[in-house]
Amino acid sequence: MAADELQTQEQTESEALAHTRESLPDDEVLYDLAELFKVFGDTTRVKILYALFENELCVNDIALCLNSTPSAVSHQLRILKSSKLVRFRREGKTVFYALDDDHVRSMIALGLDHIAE
Amino acid sequence: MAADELQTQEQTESEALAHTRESLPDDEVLYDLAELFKVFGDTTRVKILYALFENELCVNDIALCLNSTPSAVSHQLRILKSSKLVRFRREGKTVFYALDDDHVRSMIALGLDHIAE
DNA sequence: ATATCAATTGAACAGATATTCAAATATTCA
DNA sequence: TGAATATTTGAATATCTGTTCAATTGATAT
Repeated sequence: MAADELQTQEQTESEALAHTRESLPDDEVLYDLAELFKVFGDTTRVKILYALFENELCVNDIALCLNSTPSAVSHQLRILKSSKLVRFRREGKTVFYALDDDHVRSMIALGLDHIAE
Repeated sequence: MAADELQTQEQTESEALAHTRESLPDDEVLYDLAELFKVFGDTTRVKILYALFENELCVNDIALCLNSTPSAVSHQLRILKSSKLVRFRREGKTVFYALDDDHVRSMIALGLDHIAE
């Protein structure tokens, strides 16, 4: 390969790269995005979200649904709360959790769509 | 609380629970779903996917985009390939990667939507 | 053939994370 | 106040996972 050809190819690559680099969101945004997906990326948490698809449920009932323990579920609910994926209301001794957002349903639907292919 | 009231409430809870349990997909599906989200749940992989939003890129250029190394990127590309999120074609010594699926774009768009609130 | 460049692979290490168990909080009721 | 029930919290542990570094494979050109 001649020297000028090499130079041409290098410049072309740089331009494509420069363009892509410009269109990338800030590191912070992509970090937050990965953090969000990480929340969905756990079997227990996905099961919790799915259990809340139609009805609100209390912690104990969620645990029964998943064959898990109230403690394990509560730990995961804390994470789901801090990501604003679920909300809760207290009724006496019982705390009911529900999906906070329709994004959750869309997200799960899209995911199921992909794995169904 | 009277004994009959207690019984009534327990029965009501059981029915709601039974209904929710019935509508839950198989454990295997929810496991696969979590696995898929797990793939999106890493900063490096999200950056790779975003870098491929508009153009296909070779491994080295992806690494340059992310300020990472070809090795680290290649490791993550292997995971993205096995989840059918990217496809590749070889051209001489170079391997170009591209998004395999519009689900990826929708998924990332939805995620960005949620964190933007 | 062999030198060179691009990408992949494997092993090892470091950091993150989900569950468990025990203890603590919160709320109601007697 | 004290007992009972629901949930939360903290610490410990065991597992998983991403990066690094070195070695290897694949492809081209001299």
